[in-house]
Amino acid sequence: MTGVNFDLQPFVGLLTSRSRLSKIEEDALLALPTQQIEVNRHKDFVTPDQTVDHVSVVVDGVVGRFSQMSDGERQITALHITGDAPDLHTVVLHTDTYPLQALSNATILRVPHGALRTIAARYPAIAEAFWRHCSVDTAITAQWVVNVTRRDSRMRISHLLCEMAVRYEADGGTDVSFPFPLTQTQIGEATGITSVHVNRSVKGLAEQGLAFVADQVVRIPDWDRLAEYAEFDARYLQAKLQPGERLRIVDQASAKVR
Amino acid sequence: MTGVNFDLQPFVGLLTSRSRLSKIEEDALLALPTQQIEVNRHKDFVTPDQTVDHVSVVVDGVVGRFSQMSDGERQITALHITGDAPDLHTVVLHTDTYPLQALSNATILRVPHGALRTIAARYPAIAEAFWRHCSVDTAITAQWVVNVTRRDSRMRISHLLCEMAVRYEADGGTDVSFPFPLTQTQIGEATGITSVHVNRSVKGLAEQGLAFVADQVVRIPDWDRLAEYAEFDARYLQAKLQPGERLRIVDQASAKVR
DNA sequence: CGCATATTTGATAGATTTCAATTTATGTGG
DNA sequence: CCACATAAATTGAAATCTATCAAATATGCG
Repeated sequence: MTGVNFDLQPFVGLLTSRSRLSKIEEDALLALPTQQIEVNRHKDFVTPDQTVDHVSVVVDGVVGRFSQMSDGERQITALHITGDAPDLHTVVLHTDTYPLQALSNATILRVPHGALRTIAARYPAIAEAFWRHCSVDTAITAQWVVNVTRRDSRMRISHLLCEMAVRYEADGGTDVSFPFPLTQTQIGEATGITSVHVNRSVKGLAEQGLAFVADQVVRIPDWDRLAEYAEFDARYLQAKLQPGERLRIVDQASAKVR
Repeated sequence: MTGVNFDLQPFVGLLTSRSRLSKIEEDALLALPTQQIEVNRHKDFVTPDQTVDHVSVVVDGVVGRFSQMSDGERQITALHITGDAPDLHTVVLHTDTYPLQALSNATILRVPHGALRTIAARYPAIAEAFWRHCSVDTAITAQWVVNVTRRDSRMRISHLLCEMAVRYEADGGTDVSFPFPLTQTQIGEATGITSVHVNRSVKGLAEQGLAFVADQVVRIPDWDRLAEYAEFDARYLQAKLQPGERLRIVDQASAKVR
C-alpha cells in the first residue's frame, strides 16, 4: 500500500449506505482535512488515556478496538474494516477513548475533531449520519455480549465470521471468502476463549465443513449452513438497505410540531 | 406509584448531566408529548419485530433490554433506571428494536418518534445530546463484553453492582445501598451464568463481606474494596461531570471551517 | 540460517453447567 | 388470616466445556 493516497470515500460510502445525504453534504465530508497514517500489523496506534483530538478512519486493513485488564489480558470489543470509524463517538465523548490496534497492515486517515464538529454543526444531516453510525456500533456490541455469553466456542467463532462476511458484503450463496488477518490468539481475545481452544474450535469447524480459517482468509463453503449453525440474523447490521430505507430525519419532520 | 403523574425531568436531568443545553432547549424537551404507562414486574412492554413508533423513557423502576435465543434463553444486554431511554437509538434506527422487560414495577413515558425527530431537527444541541446519550450506551455495552469474558462469576456480579451504584449516584464511602430488583435468574441473564451459580456466587460475595444482594436491594459495606475487587473504573460512565466538562459541540465550532 | 511469532498437540485441573429436588418466599382468593 | 398456587432461592452430585500447563512443530522474516 506504500505510496497510495487514500480519501474518505469508503467512510462516506458506509455512511450513505444507511443515511440519505445530499451531494453537497457528501462533498463536504470528502473535503474534510485528513492525515494519512500507515500502521504495521499488531501495532497499537491509539493508546488509552491519551486524549485524542482526532478520529481514526480505517481505509485499508483491519483494526481492533479493545480493553485491557489489569493483568494485561486484552478483550477486543469491536473489529473495524475499510470505511469504519472506530472512535467516531469521541466527537461527542472526548474522554471515552479505547486503544486501537492494527490487526493487519492498515491505512488510517486521521480527521480532527474540530473539523468533524464544524461539519456536524453546519450540516445536521451529517450529525445525524454520525449518530446513526454510532448506533449501529452499539447494536453490534450488544450482539457481541450475546455471542460470548450464550454460545459455545464454535458458535462464537462462527457468529463472528458471519458478522464480518456481511460487513464485507460477501455473504450469501456458496464459497464465501473474505480477508481475516486475526491470529488465533486474537480470535480468542474477541470471543473470550483461549488461543488453545480457538485452535481446536477452528479445526472442529473445518471438520464439520462449516468454515475454514487459515492464512488470514476465511472460506465458507455454504453460507446458509453456517448462518443457521451460528443462529445468525443479519438484520442488526443494517446492511443492504434499499435507498428508500435510508433515513433522513432532520428535515423529514421539521415542519409539524404537534 | 398509582395515580402519580410523571414528567420527563429525570430524562432531561440525565441529558444535562453530560450535555450543555439552554433553558429553551430544556423546556422544549419537557414539553414533548408523552403517554404514561404503568408496567408490572416481569412484563415485556416492548416486544421484538413490532415496529415501534415511540421511545420508552424510564421514569420509575428498573428495565432490562435483552436478546432472545432460539431456545428461549434470554441475555440481558443493558439495565435501565430512572432517566434512561433504552431505545433512544430507534429515533435514527427504527428497525433496530430490542425487547424491553420491566424488572420491577415501572413507569414508562412513551415519546413519539415524530416529536423527537422534530425537536432534534429544530435544536441541534438536542440531537447532539441524544447522540451522546447513545454513545454512553455503547461504552457501557462494551464494558459488558469485557465483564462477561474476562471475569469470573463473582467479579462479574460485583462489576455489575458497581456500575449500577454509580448510575444511582450511590457510589463511594461505606454502606452503599440502592434498589436492585433482579431475581437471581435475571442476574444470570445479565452476566452470562446460570441461576444456580449466581446463587452460590452471591453467597460467596456475602461471605467475603463484599456485597449483599437480597430483598431487591444491594448493600455494599465498603465501596473501595468492592470496586478494587471488581477492577471497576467508573470513567466510562461519564457520571459526575463538572458543568465545564459538559460538551456542546454544535456551536463551539461553527465559525472556523479550517 | 536462526530468532521470533504462530500454530498445534497432549494431559490435567477447574469452574460452571446440568439435572433433580427441596426449601423458602410471595401473592391471592376465600 | 389461612390455604393454596406460584415464583424464587437453595442444595447436592455428576457431567462438560474450557482453561491451564508444557512442549513440539510450523512459519515468517532479516
